[in-house]
Amino acid sequence: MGRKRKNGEANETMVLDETEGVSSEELVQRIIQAAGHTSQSLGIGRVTGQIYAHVYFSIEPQSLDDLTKGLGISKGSASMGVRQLEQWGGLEKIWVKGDRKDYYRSRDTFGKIIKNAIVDLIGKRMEISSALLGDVEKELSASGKKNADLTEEQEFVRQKLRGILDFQKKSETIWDGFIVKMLK
Amino acid sequence: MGRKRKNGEANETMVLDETEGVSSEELVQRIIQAAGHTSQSLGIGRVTGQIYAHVYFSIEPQSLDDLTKGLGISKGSASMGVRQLEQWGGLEKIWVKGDRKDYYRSRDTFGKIIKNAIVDLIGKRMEISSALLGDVEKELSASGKKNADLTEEQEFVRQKLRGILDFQKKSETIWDGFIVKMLK
DNA sequence: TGCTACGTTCAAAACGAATTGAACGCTGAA
DNA sequence: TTCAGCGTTCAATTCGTTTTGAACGTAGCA
Repeated sequence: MGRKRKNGEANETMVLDETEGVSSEELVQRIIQAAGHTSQSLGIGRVTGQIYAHVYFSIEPQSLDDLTKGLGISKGSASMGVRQLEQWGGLEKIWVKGDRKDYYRSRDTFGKIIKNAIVDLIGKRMEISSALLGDVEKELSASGKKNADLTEEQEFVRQKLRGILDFQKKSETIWDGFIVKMLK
Repeated sequence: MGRKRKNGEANETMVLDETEGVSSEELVQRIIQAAGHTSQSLGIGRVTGQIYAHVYFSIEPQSLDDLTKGLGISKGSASMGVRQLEQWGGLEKIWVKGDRKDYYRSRDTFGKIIKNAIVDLIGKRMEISSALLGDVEKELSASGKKNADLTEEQEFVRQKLRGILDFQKKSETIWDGFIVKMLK
């Protein structure tokens, strides 16, 4: 790797030298990029994954400053990302006495972290949809009692709704199972 | 949320009159909104869910024109949404002889539809991340053979990487199980 | 007390994804 | 053949989300 060595900068090209091995520093840089890509495509945001990967592959606990320098992100982004990851149990804060900075180290209970993130993000979103359908279900049963005989259209809607509601119940069961397995 | 207001469709507030029933038309409109919300929060896009819901609750097969009018979306959006839903098996095209329009009716195999959508969207995204990690794994084992003794840092990275790769394998298994269940 | 180094906040900017709609090609009818 | 009506495309635009960075509050220290 007769490449530039200095600060972990200039990792844009990602060109691999097939004949030679890759330094672990380069490897880590690539994984950080990959983590950013992954977290972004999961709707969590790019920096979140990058921050976690950076800390995960750092022997020493990392400060906000280390993150802004190491990842080239702003102090604001670092602050927010770190807090989110802390809430999900991905990072834990380390107090170093005599040092006013906050330091973070990673926790490697991936399952729990992801479960927390999923519940936090997807779960909240699903709840809203669920609630909306729940309202509809109430309307449905209420109108069912009032009108013994429905128009053809009403009956059609009724039947279609039933189909959705049934599927929703089934989905929730599967989803819960998924979460449980992830947690283990 | 702030959406384009068409002709006095005053269904924005979603306030329910507790004492009276709700017309099935209103109910359907609300479900269409909910479907849009759901599909959007799943990263599929708002119109996709709206289109499917609209067709699902229509007795007659629906044309692109019906969709643009009924949902207040552009012809382009309708065309693209319909095609995507067709690919996922959510809609099927109906030929009406003597009519040059394409008509669509919904299929109600929710599980299959969602499975196709998930595989198409999430799967593709995961593949990229997987591939990146796969590359890394290769590098890892390659460098492992060359250097019998590693620096402390290299060994650290190595160990951390192993943790991720293990988790990845486990995740894939769970994920596959999830897909299978959804399909049933 | 004033000073410095830190983390947090949030309005604004940058960014990217969704949506539009005019232009286009195609097809069937006349 | 031309024409009208249809679906498709994609550059431009709109819209929502993410990121920035200056301003701010706070805590430790002399």
